[in-house]
Amino acid sequence: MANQMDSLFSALADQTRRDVVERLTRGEAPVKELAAPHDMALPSFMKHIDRLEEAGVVSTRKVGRQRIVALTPGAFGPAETWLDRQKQVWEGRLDRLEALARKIEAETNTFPGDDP
Amino acid sequence: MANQMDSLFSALADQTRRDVVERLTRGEAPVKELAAPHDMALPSFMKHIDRLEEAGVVSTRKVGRQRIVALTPGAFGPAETWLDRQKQVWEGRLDRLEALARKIEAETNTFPGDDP
DNA sequence: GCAATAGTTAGCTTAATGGCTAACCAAATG
DNA sequence: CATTTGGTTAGCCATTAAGCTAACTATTGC
Repeated sequence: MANQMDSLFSALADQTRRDVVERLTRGEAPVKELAAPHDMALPSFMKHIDRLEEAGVVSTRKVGRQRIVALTPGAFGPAETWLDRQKQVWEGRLDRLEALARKIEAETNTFPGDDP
Repeated sequence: MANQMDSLFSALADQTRRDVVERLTRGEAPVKELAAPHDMALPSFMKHIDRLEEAGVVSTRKVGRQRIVALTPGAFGPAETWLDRQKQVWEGRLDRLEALARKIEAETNTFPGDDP
């Protein structure tokens, strides 16, 4: 994956991984527990954890024979920022269009060339 | 791609496609113009447009021999909503933890069993 | 009407994804 | 100490993604 944002968005582009994230917002948990609701072999499931970790969404530490997985605070920041910026530019453009529309409206309600 | 959110997030998990989105926030454009900054064969580029369209991020219409591409208003809604909800639950949990911490703090500042 | 332009269709290649099994290792438990 | 438990490693498979070229179609402009 080229850049950070690619791996962040693509980490979230999978139901299994989003489920894991949702579970983790309610507190960290070992892999086995996270895997339980997903009908999937452990090695397959671990790949999802790996992808979340590589994307920085999650961090893990080993405690005894368990691997504890926890959400990384602020991990979604870049994604949210990007989405917000798009909305901002988009809405800025709509505002300008609206202003223009109002101006044209005003002008058509008078004779053309009323205010030279 | 299974569900809607999968294809939405994965549509954004690519620099080329995010570039297209950013360009489109400043107004619709024909495919050729969108493709110009990207060193890529047209058919390859068109696949990106197709993916954006399938994800509902973009809509297209044919005008003469051109295909005009425009951003779909509110297309990011589901993604933003999901991200917001995670933050909300996450922060709610932090709040409860903080409250708990304060309570413990208060209790350790008195004799245990002071208020039975 | 002929040439250039803007896509489109078809078919190919390479690499990444998402899943599996089998076999292994290390910590915990009876 | 033997067994179970929780991961881990290795290797395989099918599908999808992301790129390409070549050849075709439909509009537009001279």
